[in-house]
Amino acid sequence: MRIGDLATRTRVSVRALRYYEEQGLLASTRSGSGQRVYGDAAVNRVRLIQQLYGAGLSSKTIAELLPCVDAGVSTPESRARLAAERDRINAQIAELVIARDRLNDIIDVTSRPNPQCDYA
Amino acid sequence: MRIGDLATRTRVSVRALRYYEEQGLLASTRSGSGQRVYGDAAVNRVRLIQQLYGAGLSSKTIAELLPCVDAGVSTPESRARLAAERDRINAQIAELVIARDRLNDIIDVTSRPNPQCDYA
DNA sequence: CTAAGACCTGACGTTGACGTCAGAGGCAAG
DNA sequence: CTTGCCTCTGACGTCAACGTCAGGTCTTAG
Repeated sequence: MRIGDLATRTRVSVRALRYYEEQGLLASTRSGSGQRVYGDAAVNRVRLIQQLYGAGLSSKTIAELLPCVDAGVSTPESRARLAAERDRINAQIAELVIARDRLNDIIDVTSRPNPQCDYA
Repeated sequence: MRIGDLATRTRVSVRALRYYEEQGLLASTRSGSGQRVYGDAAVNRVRLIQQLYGAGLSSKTIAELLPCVDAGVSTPESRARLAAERDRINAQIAELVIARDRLNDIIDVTSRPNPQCDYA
């Protein structure tokens, strides 16, 4: 498939896909005239990239970790890196939970019809 | 207290504090010579701002919502806004959980000492 | 064959939350 | 009174993940 098709299927912009390639995250073969050609596996590849971006990983970090996924093996260093990112994500989840609860508190407090003003 | 003290107590940079004021998130009185002076409540204010930033809210959004917190009341619009942000945070938590599990899968798969290569 | 799209490679623009630097003034200690 | 640190106001720099535009090529439906 060509880049426009991949963009449609993944709902990722053409520019973003070219950017991913530029960052070494997404490979493509080229047609005779130089146009990018992708196999079906590219769809899942892009989804994975999006998930990792969504988790707050930088393109540089993703570029370092994707080879492990491709090869199916990890060095002790990359394993530590993966674990560190996972821990960071766990910490961020905890932070988000706190923020969400804080927001719910704010909603509750500011929604009370009759504040009564007992609490100054 | 002066800005440097507040920065130390909150572990937020002086520049960031001035930026918060610029964005209307953090008020300060001024000394005769024009230096910013903060009360103790500013510490918790900064913490709240940090939490909301951490949750992915923009300074503009925070600026719209803080008055509700201060006044202890919310209009229907701001309540909807708060609820929308909460939902967004919940969605992001879900996304992060997926990404974390994905990362754990990658760690597991790439850590297997003997892949056996059964699965091509 | 031709016109409309899709695609190509640069390359500059954008946005948010600050970092950093310049130049000048304030404040407490000795 | 001076030295050293803190603070002030601009104002430009940064960084990532793209958006967008220019100018040219490719492909394909009709």
